Amino acid sequence: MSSTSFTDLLASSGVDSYGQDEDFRVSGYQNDGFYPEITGSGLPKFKTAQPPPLPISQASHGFAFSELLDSPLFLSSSHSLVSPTTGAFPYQGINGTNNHSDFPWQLQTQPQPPNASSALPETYVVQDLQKKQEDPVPCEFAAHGLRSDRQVKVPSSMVSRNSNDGYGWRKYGQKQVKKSENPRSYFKCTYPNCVSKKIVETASDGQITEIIYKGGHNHPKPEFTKRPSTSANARRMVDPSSVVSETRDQSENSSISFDCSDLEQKSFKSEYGEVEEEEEDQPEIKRLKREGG
DNA sequence: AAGCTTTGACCTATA
DNA sequence: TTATAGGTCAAAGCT
Repeated sequence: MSSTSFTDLLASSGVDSYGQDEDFRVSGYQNDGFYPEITGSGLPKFKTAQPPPLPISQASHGFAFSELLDSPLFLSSSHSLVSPTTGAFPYQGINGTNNHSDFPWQLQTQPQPPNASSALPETYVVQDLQKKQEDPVPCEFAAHGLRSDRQVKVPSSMVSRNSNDGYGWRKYGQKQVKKSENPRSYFKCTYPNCVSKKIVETASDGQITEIIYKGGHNHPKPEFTKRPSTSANARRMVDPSSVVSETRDQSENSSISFDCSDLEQKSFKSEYGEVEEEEEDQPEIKRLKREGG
Protein backbone atom coordinates (compact mmCIF):
# COMPACT_ATOMS: atom_id res chain seq x y z
CA MET A 1 0.00 0.00 0.00
CA SER A 2 1.43 3.25 -1.03
CA SER A 3 0.79 6.61 0.43
CA THR A 4 -1.75 7.33 -2.20
CA SER A 5 -4.39 9.51 -0.77
CA PHE A 6 -7.87 8.27 -0.46
CA THR A 7 -9.07 10.87 -2.84
CA ASP A 8 -6.48 9.82 -5.32
CA LEU A 9 -7.71 6.32 -5.08
CA LEU A 10 -11.19 7.48 -5.60
CA ALA A 11 -10.37 9.81 -8.39
CA SER A 12 -8.31 7.19 -10.10
CA SER A 13 -11.39 5.17 -10.66
CA GLY A 14 -12.14 7.42 -13.57
CA VAL A 15 -15.83 7.40 -13.10
CA ASP A 16 -17.94 10.01 -14.67
CA SER A 17 -18.98 13.11 -12.99
CA TYR A 18 -22.45 14.27 -12.33
CA GLY A 19 -25.26 13.66 -14.61
CA GLN A 20 -25.85 10.02 -14.14
CA ASP A 21 -28.78 8.57 -12.44
CA GLU A 22 -27.54 6.41 -9.74
CA ASP A 23 -28.58 5.32 -6.40
CA PHE A 24 -26.00 5.39 -3.77
CA ARG A 25 -26.60 3.88 -0.43
CA VAL A 26 -24.69 4.41 2.70
CA SER A 27 -25.87 2.21 5.42
CA GLY A 28 -24.62 0.89 8.64
CA TYR A 29 -23.80 2.18 12.02
CA GLN A 30 -26.79 0.68 13.54
CA ASN A 31 -27.15 -1.35 16.61
CA ASP A 32 -23.94 -3.23 16.46
CA GLY A 33 -20.70 -1.78 17.56
CA PHE A 34 -21.17 1.68 16.44
CA TYR A 35 -24.14 3.44 17.69
CA PRO A 36 -24.27 6.96 18.85
CA GLU A 37 -25.42 7.87 22.20
CA ILE A 38 -27.49 10.85 22.89
CA THR A 39 -25.71 13.21 25.13
CA GLY A 40 -27.33 15.23 27.75
CA SER A 41 -27.65 18.00 25.26
CA GLY A 42 -29.61 15.72 23.04
CA LEU A 43 -26.87 15.67 20.51
CA PRO A 44 -25.39 12.49 19.28
CA LYS A 45 -22.41 11.14 21.00
CA PHE A 46 -20.57 8.68 18.88
CA LYS A 47 -19.20 5.48 20.05
CA THR A 48 -16.47 3.91 18.14
CA ALA A 49 -16.41 0.46 16.79
CA GLN A 50 -13.63 -1.59 15.46
CA PRO A 51 -13.33 -1.11 11.76
CA PRO A 52 -12.39 -3.98 9.56
CA PRO A 53 -8.80 -4.56 8.62
CA LEU A 54 -7.95 -1.70 6.38
CA PRO A 55 -4.86 -1.94 4.26
CA ILE A 56 -5.42 1.63 3.26
CA SER A 57 -4.75 2.64 6.80
CA GLN A 58 -1.13 2.03 6.04
CA ALA A 59 -1.27 5.12 3.97
CA SER A 60 -2.03 7.22 6.94
CA HIS A 61 1.48 8.61 6.98
CA GLY A 62 0.94 10.36 3.73
CA PHE A 63 -2.69 10.62 4.16
CA ALA A 64 -4.21 13.98 3.74
CA PHE A 65 -7.12 14.36 6.05
CA SER A 66 -8.49 17.13 4.00
CA GLU A 67 -8.43 14.93 0.99
CA LEU A 68 -10.09 12.25 2.90
CA LEU A 69 -12.70 14.63 4.01
CA ASP A 70 -13.11 15.69 0.48
CA SER A 71 -13.75 12.18 -0.51
CA PRO A 72 -17.32 11.39 -1.28
CA LEU A 73 -17.40 8.96 1.52
CA PHE A 74 -17.45 11.79 3.91
CA LEU A 75 -20.45 13.30 2.29
CA SER A 76 -19.05 16.62 3.22
CA SER A 77 -17.01 17.52 0.28
CA SER A 78 -16.62 20.89 -1.21
CA HIS A 79 -13.76 20.20 -3.53
CA SER A 80 -14.11 16.62 -4.31
CA LEU A 81 -14.20 15.68 -7.91
CA VAL A 82 -16.55 12.95 -7.10
CA SER A 83 -19.49 12.80 -4.88
CA PRO A 84 -22.11 10.26 -4.03
CA THR A 85 -24.68 12.73 -5.07
CA THR A 86 -23.00 13.35 -8.35
CA GLY A 87 -23.43 9.75 -9.06
CA ALA A 88 -19.76 9.46 -9.35
CA PHE A 89 -18.98 7.32 -6.45
CA PRO A 90 -15.76 5.58 -7.20
CA TYR A 91 -16.79 2.10 -6.48
CA GLN A 92 -14.16 0.88 -8.80
CA GLY A 93 -10.78 0.07 -7.59
CA ILE A 94 -7.53 1.44 -8.78
CA ASN A 95 -7.28 -1.08 -11.50
CA GLY A 96 -10.78 -0.47 -12.56
CA THR A 97 -11.93 -3.49 -10.69
CA ASN A 98 -14.19 -3.51 -7.75
CA ASN A 99 -11.52 -3.52 -5.15
CA HIS A 100 -13.88 -2.16 -2.63
CA SER A 101 -12.74 -4.84 -0.28
CA ASP A 102 -10.02 -2.39 0.52
CA PHE A 103 -12.58 -0.03 1.82
CA PRO A 104 -14.41 -0.05 5.05
CA TRP A 105 -17.65 -0.51 3.23
CA GLN A 106 -19.07 -3.21 1.21
CA LEU A 107 -20.28 -1.85 -2.00
CA GLN A 108 -22.87 -3.75 -3.85
CA THR A 109 -24.18 -2.80 -7.17
CA GLN A 110 -27.74 -3.84 -7.10
CA PRO A 111 -28.63 -5.93 -10.08
CA GLN A 112 -30.09 -4.10 -12.95
CA PRO A 113 -32.11 -5.48 -15.80
CA PRO A 114 -29.87 -6.27 -18.73
CA ASN A 115 -31.75 -3.79 -20.77
CA ALA A 116 -31.48 -1.08 -18.23
CA SER A 117 -30.26 2.04 -19.86
CA SER A 118 -27.77 4.38 -18.36
CA ALA A 119 -30.58 6.71 -17.60
CA LEU A 120 -32.13 4.26 -15.25
CA PRO A 121 -31.25 4.53 -11.65
CA GLU A 122 -28.50 2.36 -10.47
CA THR A 123 -28.25 1.65 -6.85
CA TYR A 124 -25.00 1.36 -5.05
CA VAL A 125 -25.15 -0.10 -1.66
CA VAL A 126 -22.44 0.83 0.68
CA GLN A 127 -22.57 -1.01 3.90
CA ASP A 128 -20.42 -0.15 6.78
CA LEU A 129 -18.58 -3.22 7.80
CA GLN A 130 -18.68 -1.96 11.28
CA LYS A 131 -22.08 -3.41 11.45
CA LYS A 132 -20.29 -6.67 11.55
CA GLN A 133 -17.80 -5.54 14.09
CA GLU A 134 -18.58 -5.51 17.70
CA ASP A 135 -15.33 -4.76 19.39
CA PRO A 136 -14.56 -1.19 20.13
CA VAL A 137 -11.93 0.43 18.04
CA PRO A 138 -8.99 2.29 19.41
CA CYS A 139 -9.53 5.86 18.58
CA GLU A 140 -6.05 6.22 17.25
CA PHE A 141 -6.88 3.71 14.63
CA ALA A 142 -9.79 5.73 13.58
CA ALA A 143 -7.74 8.85 13.69
CA HIS A 144 -5.43 7.38 11.12
CA GLY A 145 -7.74 8.51 8.48
CA LEU A 146 -10.29 5.85 8.07
CA ARG A 147 -12.87 6.93 10.42
CA SER A 148 -15.46 5.20 8.43
CA ASP A 149 -17.83 5.99 11.19
CA ARG A 150 -17.05 9.61 10.72
CA GLN A 151 -17.22 9.28 7.04
CA VAL A 152 -20.71 8.06 6.95
CA LYS A 153 -21.85 9.39 10.21
CA VAL A 154 -22.01 12.96 9.30
CA PRO A 155 -23.66 14.84 12.10
CA SER A 156 -27.29 14.13 11.77
CA SER A 157 -28.18 17.78 11.65
CA MET A 158 -25.88 18.27 8.72
CA VAL A 159 -27.09 15.31 6.88
CA SER A 160 -30.73 15.62 7.43
CA ARG A 161 -30.86 19.35 6.99
CA ASN A 162 -28.58 20.11 4.18
CA SER A 163 -26.62 16.91 3.91
CA ASN A 164 -23.39 18.88 3.93
CA ASP A 165 -22.42 17.25 0.70
CA GLY A 166 -22.32 20.51 -1.12
CA TYR A 167 -25.83 20.36 -2.39
CA GLY A 168 -28.99 21.79 -1.13
CA TRP A 169 -31.63 19.36 -0.05
CA ARG A 170 -35.23 19.89 0.71
CA LYS A 171 -37.24 17.41 2.62
CA TYR A 172 -40.43 16.47 0.88
CA GLY A 173 -41.65 13.55 2.83
CA GLN A 174 -41.20 11.11 5.59
CA LYS A 175 -42.39 7.59 5.84
CA GLN A 176 -42.25 4.76 8.24
CA VAL A 177 -41.33 1.78 6.17
CA LYS A 178 -41.92 -1.77 7.12
CA LYS A 179 -38.60 -3.20 6.19
CA SER A 180 -36.97 -0.88 8.61
CA GLU A 181 -38.03 0.08 12.03
CA ASN A 182 -36.72 3.52 11.40
CA PRO A 183 -38.55 6.22 9.49
CA ARG A 184 -37.24 7.44 6.21
CA SER A 185 -36.96 11.03 5.24
CA TYR A 186 -37.08 11.93 1.58
CA PHE A 187 -35.04 14.77 0.21
CA LYS A 188 -34.83 16.43 -3.15
CA CYS A 189 -32.02 18.50 -4.47
CA THR A 190 -33.05 22.09 -4.43
CA TYR A 191 -31.07 22.91 -7.52
CA PRO A 192 -33.40 23.86 -10.38
CA ASN A 193 -34.21 20.96 -12.66
CA CYS A 194 -32.10 18.63 -10.62
CA VAL A 195 -33.87 15.37 -9.95
CA SER A 196 -31.39 14.04 -7.48
CA LYS A 197 -32.94 12.67 -4.35
CA LYS A 198 -31.80 11.06 -1.24
CA ILE A 199 -33.42 9.03 1.43
CA VAL A 200 -32.21 9.29 4.95
CA GLU A 201 -33.21 6.69 7.42
CA THR A 202 -33.00 7.73 10.99
CA ALA A 203 -33.28 5.77 14.16
CA SER A 204 -35.74 6.65 16.85
CA ASP A 205 -33.07 8.60 18.65
CA GLY A 206 -32.46 10.72 15.62
CA GLN A 207 -29.34 8.97 14.46
CA ILE A 208 -28.96 8.36 10.80
CA THR A 209 -28.81 4.70 10.04
CA GLU A 210 -28.83 4.81 6.30
CA ILE A 211 -28.50 7.23 3.46
CA ILE A 212 -29.62 6.39 -0.01
CA TYR A 213 -28.81 8.63 -2.91
CA LYS A 214 -31.05 8.32 -5.88
CA GLY A 215 -30.22 9.86 -9.17
CA GLY A 216 -27.28 11.93 -10.05
CA HIS A 217 -27.11 15.66 -10.01
CA ASN A 218 -27.36 17.24 -13.39
CA HIS A 219 -25.29 20.15 -12.26
CA PRO A 220 -21.94 20.71 -10.69
CA LYS A 221 -21.72 21.05 -7.04
CA PRO A 222 -22.41 24.68 -6.29
CA GLU A 223 -19.36 26.67 -5.36
CA PHE A 224 -21.40 28.12 -2.60
CA THR A 225 -24.42 26.44 -1.39
CA LYS A 226 -27.41 28.64 -1.37
CA ARG A 227 -26.94 30.86 1.55
CA PRO A 228 -29.65 30.94 4.07
CA SER A 229 -31.87 33.94 3.83
CA THR A 230 -32.73 34.18 7.44
CA SER A 231 -30.80 33.83 10.60
CA ALA A 232 -33.09 31.06 11.61
CA ASN A 233 -32.37 29.24 8.44
CA ALA A 234 -28.74 30.05 8.82
CA ARG A 235 -28.74 28.21 12.05
CA ARG A 236 -30.48 25.36 10.46
CA MET A 237 -28.44 25.27 7.32
CA VAL A 238 -25.12 25.61 8.97
CA ASP A 239 -26.01 24.52 12.42
CA PRO A 240 -22.50 24.67 13.76
CA SER A 241 -23.74 24.10 17.22
CA SER A 242 -24.35 20.49 16.53
CA VAL A 243 -20.93 20.11 15.06
CA VAL A 244 -19.31 21.85 17.91
CA SER A 245 -21.25 19.90 20.41
CA GLU A 246 -20.20 16.77 18.75
CA THR A 247 -16.67 17.97 18.74
CA ARG A 248 -16.89 18.54 22.39
CA ASP A 249 -18.38 15.18 22.95
CA GLN A 250 -15.62 13.53 21.09
CA SER A 251 -12.96 15.58 22.65
CA GLU A 252 -14.26 14.39 25.91
CA ASN A 253 -13.98 10.84 24.82
CA SER A 254 -10.75 11.05 22.97
CA SER A 255 -8.21 13.66 22.14
CA ILE A 256 -7.56 11.93 18.86
CA SER A 257 -11.04 11.91 17.61
CA PHE A 258 -10.96 15.61 18.07
CA ASP A 259 -8.74 15.86 15.06
CA CYS A 260 -11.49 14.43 13.02
CA SER A 261 -13.90 16.96 14.28
CA ASP A 262 -11.46 19.69 13.62
CA LEU A 263 -11.10 18.60 10.08
CA GLU A 264 -14.76 18.27 9.83
CA GLN A 265 -15.02 21.82 10.89
CA LYS A 266 -12.54 22.87 8.28
CA SER A 267 -14.31 20.93 5.64
CA PHE A 268 -17.54 22.33 6.81
CA LYS A 269 -16.25 25.84 6.64
CA SER A 270 -14.98 25.39 3.17
CA GLU A 271 -18.27 23.88 2.31
CA TYR A 272 -20.07 27.05 3.03
CA GLY A 273 -17.31 29.40 2.18
CA GLU A 274 -17.42 31.15 5.42
CA VAL A 275 -18.78 30.61 8.82
CA GLU A 276 -16.60 32.97 10.73
CA GLU A 277 -19.54 34.57 12.32
CA GLU A 278 -20.66 31.22 13.51
CA GLU A 279 -17.21 30.52 14.69
CA GLU A 280 -17.33 33.70 16.64
CA ASP A 281 -20.03 32.10 18.62
CA GLN A 282 -18.02 28.99 19.11
CA PRO A 283 -14.72 30.01 20.63
CA GLU A 284 -14.30 26.42 21.62
CA ILE A 285 -13.48 25.61 18.06
CA LYS A 286 -10.75 28.15 17.86
CA ARG A 287 -9.36 27.07 21.13
CA LEU A 288 -9.32 23.46 20.11
CA LYS A 289 -7.81 24.31 16.77
CA ARG A 290 -5.02 26.20 18.40
CA GLU A 291 -4.40 23.32 20.68
CA GLY A 292 -4.66 20.88 17.86
CA GLY A 293 -2.51 22.72 15.47
C1' DA B 1 -42.26 36.82 2.70
C1' DA B 2 -39.64 33.05 1.31
C1' DG B 3 -38.27 28.72 2.09
C1' DC B 4 -38.40 24.98 4.96
C1' DT B 5 -40.45 20.90 7.69
C1' DT B 6 -44.29 18.20 8.96
C1' DT B 7 -47.74 14.97 7.98
C1' DG B 8 -51.76 12.75 6.13
C1' DA B 9 -53.43 11.48 1.73
C1' DC B 10 -52.67 9.83 -2.61
C1' DC B 11 -50.26 7.23 -6.30
C1' DT B 12 -47.73 3.36 -8.03
C1' DA B 13 -45.38 -0.98 -8.05
C1' DT B 14 -45.37 -5.61 -6.63
C1' DA B 15 -46.76 -10.07 -4.75
C1' DT C 1 -58.10 -8.18 -8.45
C1' DT C 2 -56.72 -6.98 -4.09
C1' DA C 3 -53.61 -5.95 -0.32
C1' DT C 4 -49.50 -4.06 1.06
C1' DA C 5 -45.44 -1.25 1.01
C1' DG C 6 -42.78 2.42 -0.65
C1' DG C 7 -42.55 6.91 -2.68
C1' DT C 8 -44.51 11.48 -3.62
C1' DC C 9 -47.69 15.36 -3.20
C1' DA C 10 -49.34 19.32 -1.15
C1' DA C 11 -51.53 22.01 2.45
C1' DA C 12 -50.49 23.89 6.82
C1' DG C 13 -47.50 25.62 10.03
C1' DC C 14 -42.94 27.15 11.37
C1' DT C 15 -38.48 29.71 11.24
